[in-house]
Amino acid sequence: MEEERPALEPDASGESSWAFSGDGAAAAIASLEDLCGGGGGDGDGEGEIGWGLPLGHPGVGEEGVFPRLLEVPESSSGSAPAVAAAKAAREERSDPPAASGDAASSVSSEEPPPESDEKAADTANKTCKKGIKRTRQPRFAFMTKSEIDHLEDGYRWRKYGQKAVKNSPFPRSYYRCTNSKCTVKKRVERSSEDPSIVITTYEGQHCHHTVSYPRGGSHLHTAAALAAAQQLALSAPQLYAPPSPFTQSPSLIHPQQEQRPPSLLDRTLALPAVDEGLLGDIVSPATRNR
DNA sequence: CGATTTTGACCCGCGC
DNA sequence: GCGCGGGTCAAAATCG
Repeated sequence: MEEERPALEPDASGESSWAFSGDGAAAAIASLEDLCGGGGGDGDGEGEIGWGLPLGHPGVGEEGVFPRLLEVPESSSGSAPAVAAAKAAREERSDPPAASGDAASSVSSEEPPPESDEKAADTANKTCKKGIKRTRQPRFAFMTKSEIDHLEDGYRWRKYGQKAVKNSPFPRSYYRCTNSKCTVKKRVERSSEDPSIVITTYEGQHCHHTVSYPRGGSHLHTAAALAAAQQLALSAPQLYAPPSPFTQSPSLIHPQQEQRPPSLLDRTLALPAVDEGLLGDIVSPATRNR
């Protein structure tokens, strides 16, 4: 039963940021900073990434969980643009035009990042330089306390790569949705600070329904989460919330659905669109501030 | 037999 | 210009 329902309310300043109300917000952010060791990266603290995550420890109680959601410029600095470009080149080359074009275009077409025009233009330039139009799809990161790396989320994934990352002793795994028409990808990595934490970053939107719901009586939860996620994807494409990795703890963020706030039951945390990579690219709000 | 995973190599952009 | 790091590909291996 979802009982933890932190009040989620849009930032009064506008539509560019969302935050959970509550005293714990600060603590949550602090947790993030602590968790991430002050933001990894060799100095790419430029990334305009804002997110908070209240992980705390297992026994801290779920009420201590209240994700902070911030809209993130589609193209911030860092390696993301570069990677995106590279990715674009490859995908363009290997993916069936129908498939990639179908899903990708639908997303990119409605994803004109109003903010960060320069950077967007920069990125666009780089990609267009090769005659490839490619916009990065919204990303959403989850931090989950789990022993399992690859969490069930109702979709089928195929692993296509694994790479050791600089800031973490744990390798990062790359997964792609097995649906040929679906271009959604996800990266899974363990936190270097807390090995028990799995960071999953989803990229893109599923253009299909789940292959099968996870077993157990949690169907409704997951189904609801998926449905909500779909809604979210439609209403707020830039804040796409993927289905929860945990069957019994669908956690998604939907700023406009106050009656269905993120129910962070387990220890799954929804993070705002992480434009950069995973841990190494996490930048705490404090860092962003400077 | 088909699907998935593993793993090394390759490509690309960025920072120095 | 060079080196580094991230992301992806593709062939081989493994599994159901």
